[in-house]
Amino acid sequence: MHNSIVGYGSTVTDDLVLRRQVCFALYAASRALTDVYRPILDRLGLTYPQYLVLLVLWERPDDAPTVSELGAELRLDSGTLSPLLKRLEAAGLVVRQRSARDERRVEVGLTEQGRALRQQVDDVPLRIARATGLGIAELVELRDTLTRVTDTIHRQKEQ
Amino acid sequence: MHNSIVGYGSTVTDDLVLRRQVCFALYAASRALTDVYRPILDRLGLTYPQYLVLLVLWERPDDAPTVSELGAELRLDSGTLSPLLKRLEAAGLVVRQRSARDERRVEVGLTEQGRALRQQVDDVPLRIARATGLGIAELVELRDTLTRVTDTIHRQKEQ
DNA sequence: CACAATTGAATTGTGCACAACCGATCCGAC
DNA sequence: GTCGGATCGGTTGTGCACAATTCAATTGTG
Repeated sequence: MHNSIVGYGSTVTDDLVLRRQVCFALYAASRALTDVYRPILDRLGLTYPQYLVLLVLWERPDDAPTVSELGAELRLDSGTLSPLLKRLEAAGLVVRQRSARDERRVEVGLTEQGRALRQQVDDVPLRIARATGLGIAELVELRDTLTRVTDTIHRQKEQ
Repeated sequence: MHNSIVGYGSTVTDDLVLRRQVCFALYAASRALTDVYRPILDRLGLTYPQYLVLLVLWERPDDAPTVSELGAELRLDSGTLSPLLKRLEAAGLVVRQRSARDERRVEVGLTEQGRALRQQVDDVPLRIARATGLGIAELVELRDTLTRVTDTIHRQKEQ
């Protein structure tokens, strides 16, 4: 039973083999892709999570989402985002300011420099996609499957 | 062009949308799955990467691989593994000892307690697989696609 | 044998990632 | 208006993850 993952007709020994676990494949692939990003983003002075935050901000240039709205999009909490946003602010790419209506909220907006950076990452998605060695159809299917998994897990957690 | 990922027939604006990037899907799914593991492994006093190290050791109970061999399997370097292995040793699950033939090498072996822990994780893969909401065929396909991506990336890096 | 180059692990420093906790602000019921 | 609970962001502490460096042990070469 070479393809067993969860014990259907295989021994327990088989199931615990590292290479057969989806979870390890996911964990390793995620770090491998980050490795592809690293040299590209290094030249921009960005880390991968910082790049993701900028992606959200570039999506809605006039919005200035709050920290928790960013967290909802990226599924990251304030313990991760607060210091990350401070570094982006120190780099001159974003501004953080308390909301006038609700002093608890902190709105995160792009600076001119942050807006301008967008031009320099236009070709990044294509370069990353090439590095995976997958075709368009496979990439789309992979993305949709992964998104489904993530959504399933988070839906279960809310209940 | 709703499914565009890398610019085939879509505008640049589309390509940079967060939800359309495979990389974010991968990153989010990996963290979501780690969230599923957390409560399960917490009761065993393990973190997810520690669990992965044990998986490798359980695969070859009489082998006592070196730190670098562990790193090759898991694609982690000594900067990550050294402190992690120290914690596993402090927990009484593994032993580290310098190789007799080559004093530079450190061999990592299981203790009785580490061996015994294996019985308590037998059902973990099944529980994780269920949490994904995917069927067996989908899981196998997902795993194989991800493994292919990881291997492609690492092959490119060696050249 | 000598010694330069390589290898293996550990250490240091930076940046996530998350749990747990804190303080300030807001909101609703009274 | 006020008080209790909820919300929001920040801080602290722990544990990866990786680059860069260090140092000891080993290997290759003359």
